[in-house]
Amino acid sequence: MDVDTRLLRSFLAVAEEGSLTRAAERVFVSQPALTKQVRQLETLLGVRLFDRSRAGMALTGPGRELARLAPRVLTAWEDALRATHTAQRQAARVLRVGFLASAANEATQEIVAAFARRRPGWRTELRQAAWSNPSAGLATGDVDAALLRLPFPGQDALRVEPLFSEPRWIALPSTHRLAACDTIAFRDLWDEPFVAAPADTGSWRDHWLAADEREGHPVRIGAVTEQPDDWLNAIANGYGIALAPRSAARFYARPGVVYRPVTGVSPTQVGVAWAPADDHHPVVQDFVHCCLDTARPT
Amino acid sequence: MDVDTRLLRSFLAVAEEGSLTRAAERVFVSQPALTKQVRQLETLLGVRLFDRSRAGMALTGPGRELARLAPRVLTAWEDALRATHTAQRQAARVLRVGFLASAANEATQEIVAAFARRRPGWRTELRQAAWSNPSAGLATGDVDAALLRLPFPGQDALRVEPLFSEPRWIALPSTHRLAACDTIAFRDLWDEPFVAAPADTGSWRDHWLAADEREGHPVRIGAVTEQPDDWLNAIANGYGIALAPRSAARFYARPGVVYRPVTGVSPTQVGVAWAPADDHHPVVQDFVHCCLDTARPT
DNA sequence: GACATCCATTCCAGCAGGTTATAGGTGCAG
DNA sequence: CTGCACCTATAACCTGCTGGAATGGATGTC
Repeated sequence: MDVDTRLLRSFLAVAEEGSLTRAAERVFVSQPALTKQVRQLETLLGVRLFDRSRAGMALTGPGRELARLAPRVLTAWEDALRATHTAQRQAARVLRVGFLASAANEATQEIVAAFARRRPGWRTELRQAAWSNPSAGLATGDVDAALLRLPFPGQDALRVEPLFSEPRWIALPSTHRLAACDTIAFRDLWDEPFVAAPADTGSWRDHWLAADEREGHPVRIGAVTEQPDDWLNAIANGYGIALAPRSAARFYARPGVVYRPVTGVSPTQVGVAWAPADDHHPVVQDFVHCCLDTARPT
Repeated sequence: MDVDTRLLRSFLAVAEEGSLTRAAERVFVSQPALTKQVRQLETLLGVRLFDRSRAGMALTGPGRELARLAPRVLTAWEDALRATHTAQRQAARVLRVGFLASAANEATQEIVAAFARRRPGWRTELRQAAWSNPSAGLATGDVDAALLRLPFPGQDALRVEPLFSEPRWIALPSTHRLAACDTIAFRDLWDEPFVAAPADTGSWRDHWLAADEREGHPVRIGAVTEQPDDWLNAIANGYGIALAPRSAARFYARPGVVYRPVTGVSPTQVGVAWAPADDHHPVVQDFVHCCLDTARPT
């Protein structure tokens, strides 16, 4: 008895939403298509999975059982998928490196070049991650190594080597009252609204709000963004200001946004991270050494 | 990224057979269809899974990785399927009872009737299993309880209550030189070819060959059968003789086959079995009690 | 040189799956 | 009561995937 995982995903969406109409939006198909998919799954199993009513779709007992176990099928498939892709990269001599916007900046090129010298025949595949994914895909095995800003959530489960540190500056809309200053004291910004990363990034978000360096003063959030582009827009449009590494002034220059040095906040660190499973993976370790050599030349 | 489990099954078949042509026979599709399925999986993943050659299909590195993990996806799905069906039966008040051909015989009807009295509203679904499946589906969760001949392989992982015992007789082709005898000594049959159960049924097969009661005398196998019908045919056609419970003489009477009492072999036991997980399942336990009450009336 | 044995390709028929539009209940507000 | 909002189910239609049979092409064998 065979299923398409799509049927399971649709089923779970309906089960969670309790409504075909809403689930249809979530999985990006029309409502009649979902009706058919659910019915198809039901005929395949020979089991009624939902009680239909005008109010929506409610799981039956057997439906609950399936809703409990179907996610395992999906994760088993995702695992298989990931492992296959990892093996593929290995065979194709591709090292996947995740990075957050503005992580290593100019150092990145040097690191990649150094790695190319050390491992001729290997290619690096750089993959930029959204801020909602502060381990840049390392936690899920989507990349082999990552260049990150420290600290980040989930750091304890990974290996991390700090590479260098960089002062934090502040990004302001050019119309801001303080935009004219050469240098700004952080305490003068405590009451300003900030553009923040999504809440689920935890300590990483707090770091960029300098939550620990406000002497208990509360943070005002003016906007939440997931990507550099949105972030720049939010600042330019005056929704708030944001701390940023100094290098952002070069890499994320943009009309309407100015960067100024800030006193009273600690610098930020860039690190390279990898999965413990790769502690003895020669290629990954070579990459890590390239990072260290580039950042702290001996 | 969604897959149909059929693709995974096909992929595994090709991986195991090392040949599209052979795998195609095994999964009952044409060879071109398999060619397409494999290619489809490869394009879906963006990974070459096989090295093609005139000799056949050899897994690549990533292919091996997928072959390692794909079975987990399939078993996860089978688990989900089973759990859903189990819940379905529960909701529909159906108790599935597996039995081997000739297990409880006339007692079966009484047991079912007693259960119907004890649990009005519940239905029993009797499911006859092939001899290649001596736990009658209990080991795989396909049934809730089973009426079996003891001992059977895998018995230790299940709960078993013996119900009654019955002398073993011998089934002979009516043309057999001993068919005329009223009673036969088992030692006179040591050199006869026997019709046996498949080899993978282990101790169950041995029990019906009375392997332990031949004083070391080797067993001759005349035929291997999986089902009562084949078994009767094999005996009637003279491929061999076979031990059988006495009640088989009534339930499996057939021209060309005669049953005779045998001296020198121990009786056979019938038992009811259930999964340890159902030790406190009220309905399963009710069924077990019905079995015990019917077999050993107090 | 004929043959066997692989996998790949082509062509065709059938159906599964999607979409839009619409029907058919039911609760709620005016 | 009526119109509306919100469900799910159905109808009609179209596209493209999928599988089967036949065939091709490469290669090793007798």
